[in-house]
Amino acid sequence: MTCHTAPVNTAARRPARNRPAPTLEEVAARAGVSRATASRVLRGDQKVSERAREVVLAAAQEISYVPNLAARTLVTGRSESVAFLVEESEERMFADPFFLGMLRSAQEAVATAGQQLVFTVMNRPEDQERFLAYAAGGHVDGVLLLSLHGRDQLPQRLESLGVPTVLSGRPLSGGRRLWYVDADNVGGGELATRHLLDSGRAHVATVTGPLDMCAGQDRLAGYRAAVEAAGRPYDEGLVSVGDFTAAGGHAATVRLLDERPDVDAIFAASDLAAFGVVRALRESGRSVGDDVAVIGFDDVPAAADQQPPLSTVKQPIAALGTAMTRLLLDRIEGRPGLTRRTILPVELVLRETA
Amino acid sequence: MTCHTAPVNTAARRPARNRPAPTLEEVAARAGVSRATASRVLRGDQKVSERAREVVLAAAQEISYVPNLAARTLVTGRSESVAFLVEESEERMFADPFFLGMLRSAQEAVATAGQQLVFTVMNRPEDQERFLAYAAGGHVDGVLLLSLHGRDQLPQRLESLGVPTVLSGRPLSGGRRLWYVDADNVGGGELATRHLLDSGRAHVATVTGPLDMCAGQDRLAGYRAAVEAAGRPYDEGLVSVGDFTAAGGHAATVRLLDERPDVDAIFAASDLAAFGVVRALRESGRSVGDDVAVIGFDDVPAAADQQPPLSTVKQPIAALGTAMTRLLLDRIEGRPGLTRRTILPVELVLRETA
DNA sequence: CCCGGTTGTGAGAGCGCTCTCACGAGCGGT
DNA sequence: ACCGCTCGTGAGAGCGCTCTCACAACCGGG
Repeated sequence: MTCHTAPVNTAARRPARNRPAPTLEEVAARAGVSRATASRVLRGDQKVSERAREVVLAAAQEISYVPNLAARTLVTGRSESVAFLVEESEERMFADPFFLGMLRSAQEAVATAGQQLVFTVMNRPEDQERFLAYAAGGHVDGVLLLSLHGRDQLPQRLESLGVPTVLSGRPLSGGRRLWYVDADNVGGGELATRHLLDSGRAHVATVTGPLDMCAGQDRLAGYRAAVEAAGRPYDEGLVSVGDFTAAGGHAATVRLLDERPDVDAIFAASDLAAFGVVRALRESGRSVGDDVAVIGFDDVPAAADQQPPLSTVKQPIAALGTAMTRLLLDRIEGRPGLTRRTILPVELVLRETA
Repeated sequence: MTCHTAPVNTAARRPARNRPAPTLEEVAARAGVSRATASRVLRGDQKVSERAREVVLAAAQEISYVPNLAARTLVTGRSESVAFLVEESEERMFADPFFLGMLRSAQEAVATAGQQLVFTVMNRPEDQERFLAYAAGGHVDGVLLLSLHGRDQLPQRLESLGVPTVLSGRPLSGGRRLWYVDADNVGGGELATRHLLDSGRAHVATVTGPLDMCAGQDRLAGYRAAVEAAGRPYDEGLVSVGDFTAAGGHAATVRLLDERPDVDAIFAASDLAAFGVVRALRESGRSVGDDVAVIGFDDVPAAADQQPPLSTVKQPIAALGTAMTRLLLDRIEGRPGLTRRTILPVELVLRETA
């Protein structure tokens, strides 16, 4: 025990455990006004006299009054908090800087708006019902949903229960009715592939993301578009399916190299995948950048720290998180004139691998 | 637009926006029972006939009834959710694998208990009042508090408002009354330092953590204890103050090397700091492991991936997060026989830097 | 046939707050 | 003196749920 011992507790106002919390009623009584007036003061309502304001504030202070949020939520229908839901395993969520970046910017944006973030990661499908009950139960005013796979109907179900939902990434299904914020995945895929093509690479392959996600599909579509725009045939043998993870990128590359040892450039659909690609390339004795050029996608912080530094398509992660949060908050407030889809531009960051 | 277009929305039960959500009253009416009975069924209460159960469940299903959580919270006084609060900047929170690991295990433990996690990171002190109002307002049943600095009275204030709080790390003040879960920091510091001493190092220095945190103080205390146990004088010139970050560790090492170029071993109070130490050592032309041995603290995942792999004191991060969450949940439930402090053991992991 | 005991159910009283509405006080213009 | 204002205030009705309590229905044992 090296720490100094505690000074006397400064503010043991309500020492007794389980003493019932003071209510607005008590504040009002103490201040000699009605509950209504006390409420008005505490909420910062305009129509109160200066005298009432002072006396109520003093009374509230004296008894350490804190308004009961459940009661307030019950009547107003607003909880002043939103959910941040990632449909991945904890493992993946915490290993992926993209999710972490989104969580960070969402948390910042929500806090700036004076609200709270309820953070949930859902691995098992049976959790979905529980989450649905939670969200529709009014403990959050809306949902930020990340990593939607396949034809999952969760966003539709949330919306139909009256819970505003904003997705990160265009959904595979229901895109017309749902709200989402996304990066220009097709454009990014094109950008990266075109660069590889233009720098004289003969066999430009791609390690894709999961194809049950739009981001995976779109980046592949961008790759294809660039290949065809260059007047080359789209060769399925140069497409190896990964899953956005390093392990997936590694495995996909091993398979690819096995079939097509002549590959001299790889566009990986995520930085994490690119890390796996680089490792597999090295293990096969190829030099990264020289023998085989590599471009990733995302521009996670670790990309710049790699040896050699990874060239990549920079996704505006913070802007994406902020935009989705703002959009959700605006929807909750009922702001008019909002658009369902927001696409943010990406840019090519050339470092040493391409 | 490469994605397939949406199939018809499967379950557009409640299409109209802002249609008032169905209430228990409606379920009861539809089922031909009282609100009380409907409530019993929906909560899974024992005392209901099979017939009542069926009919209520069917009615609820038909109208997509979801219980209003605010109303439930108002009467039960339980929100079934806890807050996870980190008193750091977003920058630090998201750069530190320790916090991320704690968040992950807390989220897992909370989800396992069927509850929700409200995630907050507080940079500015003025946020404290807002958080206090939020927590004491009953939107969470308790608080998990990380990275308490100095004599911050937040935990005391939370407790005095009736909000059970569990800290990660022993608080500098108020330790007798507060609840916390911690790793054996003193023991870990001793372990690392003794190993350095025993392997024949002549000038064993330490790069500390912030000394306004118990973890920083305790690891330093462990260092000192080991030095003195070895019969050597405690030399303040070998102590350089850092702050648990890589930048801090780097700066502290530069200062240290400047004063004491003869140093041949460094115990860094965190892995992040150790990364900074290693970089500074390299920049000074020294070889890590040979010229200067280094041991970190935490065993974050990146430690094993370093070149060379970092020796470190392994802190059971997941166990720490789980333990703190369980403790909080048990306190909320009012389980008897709980102890205020839990200290988890650490272990020395020798890799290549020492 | 009556009685204490169980069992399922419903009536009704809140939980602590917000919000609508009506009202009295104070004002200046006719 | 009257009217029509605005302005601050209080009474009271809920928000949707849980929980206590009383009660009716039914049980088997004396």
